[in-house]
Amino acid sequence: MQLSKGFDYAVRSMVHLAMLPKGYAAELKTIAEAQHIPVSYLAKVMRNLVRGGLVTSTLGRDGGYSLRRSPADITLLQIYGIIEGEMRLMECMDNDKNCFLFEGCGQARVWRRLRETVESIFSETTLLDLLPSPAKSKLAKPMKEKKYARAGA
Amino acid sequence: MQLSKGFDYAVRSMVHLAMLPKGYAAELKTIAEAQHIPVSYLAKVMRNLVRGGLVTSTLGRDGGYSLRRSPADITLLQIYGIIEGEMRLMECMDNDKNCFLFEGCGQARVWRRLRETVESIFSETTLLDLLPSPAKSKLAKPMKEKKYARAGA
DNA sequence: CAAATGTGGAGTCATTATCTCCACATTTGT
DNA sequence: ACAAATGTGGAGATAATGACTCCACATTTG
Repeated sequence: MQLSKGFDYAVRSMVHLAMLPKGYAAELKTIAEAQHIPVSYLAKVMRNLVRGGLVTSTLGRDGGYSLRRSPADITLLQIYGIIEGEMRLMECMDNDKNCFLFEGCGQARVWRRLRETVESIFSETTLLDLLPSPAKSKLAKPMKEKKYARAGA
Repeated sequence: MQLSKGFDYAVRSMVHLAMLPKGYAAELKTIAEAQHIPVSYLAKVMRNLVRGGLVTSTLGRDGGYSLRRSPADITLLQIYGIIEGEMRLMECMDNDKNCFLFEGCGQARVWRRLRETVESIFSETTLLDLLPSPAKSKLAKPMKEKKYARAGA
């Protein structure tokens, strides 16, 4: 019962991006340093987020990552789905894999309820909810990052 | 985000014990076979449950395991605690391990809420809630197991 | 064309979950 | 007393997967 680092990294990076001023992008290296994430591993995570449609990447000089949608429109569940796939709390709960008890299993109910509850929390939580409280955070001010070459012009 | 087999095995074994008639015990081998659990691994799991105080073991001929308390008084959270220890959804949430963000972390709130929610479900769910629905289950009838040598006499 | 970025994916390393084994302690029936 | 049947303890092997690295390559911009 533990969330993976990959998911943690993804969430923190998305929050990082959410704090950029409109039209700015953050480089891989910058995110990795700011968030204390191994850069080569983060590269892989970011690729997935790009593929998953949550993040845009820009190549070449002054490239980097930025959110594709507004922070209020990105939920933890979406991030989770991209990084981990379908949530499966118990091996036996796979759709294609039936446990030997079939109908008589009294536990399935509970695992299902648990999954639904977790998914519900994840789907209710957006990046906006995850921004650090401005008063306390060192990261409260929008970060200075490179602006899009195009977007800014 | 996945529950371990050890926990699954523990729960299933406890449910197995919960279905025994009063005063009966189930042997390691019997539980392992009925629940499709590797016997040598289950041995370790059961030891923990005994140590944890949820299960009694009887040695020697006609020995075995039985619940120490009524099924209605045993919760998933107790089992979880014995098998897994404190619930920790995120590495950074360890009490002694502070993340570099300290106060400014907007995520901690959510992970905390998530943990509390899960723990709440676990603490509300007792073995009684996990018994298979009698109509559907092959295991509905109390299982035939060896009776205590003492209790029966 | 060169420099700066991200991309792809194979492959390594580390950690942990899962499982095995065996000598031993305890109890009971004979 | 002793043999058989049980659980106990802990070391340790194995398997699975999570975490991470590397490098050649594609794309963009000055």
